[in-house]
Amino acid sequence: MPELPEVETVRRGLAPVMEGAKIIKVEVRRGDLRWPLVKDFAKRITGAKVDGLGRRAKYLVADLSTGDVLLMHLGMSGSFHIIQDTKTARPGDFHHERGKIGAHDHVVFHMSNGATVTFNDPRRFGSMKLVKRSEMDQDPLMKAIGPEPLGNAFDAAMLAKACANKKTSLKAALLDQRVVAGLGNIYVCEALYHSHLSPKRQASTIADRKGGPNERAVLLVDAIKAVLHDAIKAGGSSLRDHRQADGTLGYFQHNFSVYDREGEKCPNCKGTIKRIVQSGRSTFYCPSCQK
DNA sequence: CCGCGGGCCTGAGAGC
DNA sequence: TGCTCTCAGGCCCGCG
Repeated sequence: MPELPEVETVRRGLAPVMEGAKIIKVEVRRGDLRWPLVKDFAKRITGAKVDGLGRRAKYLVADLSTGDVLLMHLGMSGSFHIIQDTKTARPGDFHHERGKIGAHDHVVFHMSNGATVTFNDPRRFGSMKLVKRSEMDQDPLMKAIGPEPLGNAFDAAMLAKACANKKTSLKAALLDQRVVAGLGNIYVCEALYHSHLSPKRQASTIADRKGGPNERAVLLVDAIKAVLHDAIKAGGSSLRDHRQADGTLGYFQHNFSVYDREGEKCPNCKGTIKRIVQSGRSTFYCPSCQK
């Protein structure tokens, strides 16, 4: 489900109830997520205060007072929901209904402020992992991840350099988390559309002979930043079940130009949006204005 | 090293 | 209704 804008939206929803609060109890209903949770998972976080809730790529990063960091990934279908105050929730209110233990509620955090935070993930491609804060950057999950696309380190020169020797398509390169962090199928399609670049173009063609950025790299970086900013502002995209942690739906899906719009008219030329498959995943683009 | 395809899971929706 | 098939916002792994 979630790409950077959705994960960031989730982070912003969870931060007010988690930051500064203690985790007083943890229920693990199913520990067999993408990888099994460590056996002492609950014990290692019970009693910890959450000093901060951050994000790196598509991972939520909870900074714990124990010196550990809890990495949480939503996979394809993961979501969190909050019951603000377990004691005062009433039958019929949204959080109460959502708060009922469901088949796919795998991990429940009970916070010292009365809030309950539940991780739900039907497909169980999501994951949770505890690592020492000091070792986080060297963790196998983290160490190869590329720059944050909304940070200053991500610019045309950097992206061109990362793509300069790539034989693969531009689409595949942008999905590679080592090249740039946090993009997924939707926002790659959208960013390529807005930069008028074909997803089939070889990745190296955004660099000049010396590996420096050309005009395409500049357009692409601008498009990536713009689409991510706009999507975050919209609370992400709600295709099936992504919600903000308070239950609100994101609405960026209404702003898709090409994603999931096969056969529709291109918004800015007379072309028709086409769907192709690249490395096993759908790509949507306008063949007449993306070159 | 690189690039690709398979596999992990469940559920929604289309077509018959 | 119900069955079967395809597809889904991700990413690790093994192969050539």
